[in-house]
Amino acid sequence: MNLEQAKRHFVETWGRLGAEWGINRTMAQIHALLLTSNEPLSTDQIMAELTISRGNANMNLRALVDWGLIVRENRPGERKEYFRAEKNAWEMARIIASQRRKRELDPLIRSLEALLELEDNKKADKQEAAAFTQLVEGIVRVGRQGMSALDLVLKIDQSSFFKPLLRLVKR
Amino acid sequence: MNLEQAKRHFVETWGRLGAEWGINRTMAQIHALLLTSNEPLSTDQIMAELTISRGNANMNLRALVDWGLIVRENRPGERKEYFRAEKNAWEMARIIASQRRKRELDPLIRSLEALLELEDNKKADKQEAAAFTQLVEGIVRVGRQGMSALDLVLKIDQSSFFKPLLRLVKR
DNA sequence: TTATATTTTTAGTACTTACTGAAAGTTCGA
DNA sequence: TCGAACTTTCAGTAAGTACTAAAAATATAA
Repeated sequence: MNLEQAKRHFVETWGRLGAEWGINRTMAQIHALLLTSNEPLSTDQIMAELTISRGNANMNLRALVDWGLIVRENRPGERKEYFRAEKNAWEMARIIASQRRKRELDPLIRSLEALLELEDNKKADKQEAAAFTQLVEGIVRVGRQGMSALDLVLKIDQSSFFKPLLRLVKR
Repeated sequence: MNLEQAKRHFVETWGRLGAEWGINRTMAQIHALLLTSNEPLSTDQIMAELTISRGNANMNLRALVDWGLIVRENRPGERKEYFRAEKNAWEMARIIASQRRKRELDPLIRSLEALLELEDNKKADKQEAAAFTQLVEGIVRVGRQGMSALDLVLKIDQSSFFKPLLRLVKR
């Protein structure tokens, strides 16, 4: 496999991954394309490379900027906007994790917590209500700890203090 | 909010979450319904509760059994099959995490690793190829460590040895 | 066995989401 | 301040996914 093929393959793989995890395919592909490119690319170059429309490119580029995964870049004397991707894998992971958490996990947990405030007045319900509360509490707890763990992992690579911990986990 | 409302709300929330993370809505809703139910439910009860068709119910119930999130149950003298959900939140998380990892993360990483075997013969490509390799290696490394970390987290609640670690991360 | 209760499969349809093409809007140099 | 270069928005459409209804298959009690 040569470099060009490998890059194409990467774009495809990354796109598929995105789709599987609820990020749209094109957004992931644009991201992959920018990841594999040495220089920043313009909207037109991206459109050509992935054969997508201007509108589509624009939408997804904006979303990526929004997420903080890519940045706009301007060249002196040119109006066209170029885009460049953050290429450090850990930084990427951190961004993606924290964005998804902010957008999806936090609201979920808040929503579940609201459920815990049910009035279990009726005596008949008592036992059933207890079971339900226990279920929801369990899920909230797992959610919280999962998030904490995520934070930990994302710190490990940076921090030499946490690094030794990794040994404990390596299979 | 009374218990019934809370349960309905839970089913809806869980469904939404599923959709956001690439699991189909109905499957998540059926799961939620079984989670909130004290007794096992039959296909017909599930159909009625969620107003979905038999085919849909059947398909998604099978998928849930396949994942190991629910189990079939038979009552003596009855042909109807009943379903019961695993209700321990940690166990659920463990199952979901390991299934998704097996189905999606593992193949991804294998696919990316294949990319690392590119023939960087052309001298012109040398530097570019190195950059690309570095990118992919980084991603693979993050993927691996992420998975290890997941394993760790899922052990924490069970193991009193790991428990103190969590304090280090709490916001 | 056979009749019947139940589950499974599937072809077609409905729903949802993503994408296009074109029009409208914006920015900036001349 | 005008017009070219470029970006953004959006209504309509296409593609993808999930769902239904009904037929086929299977299992069990009699």
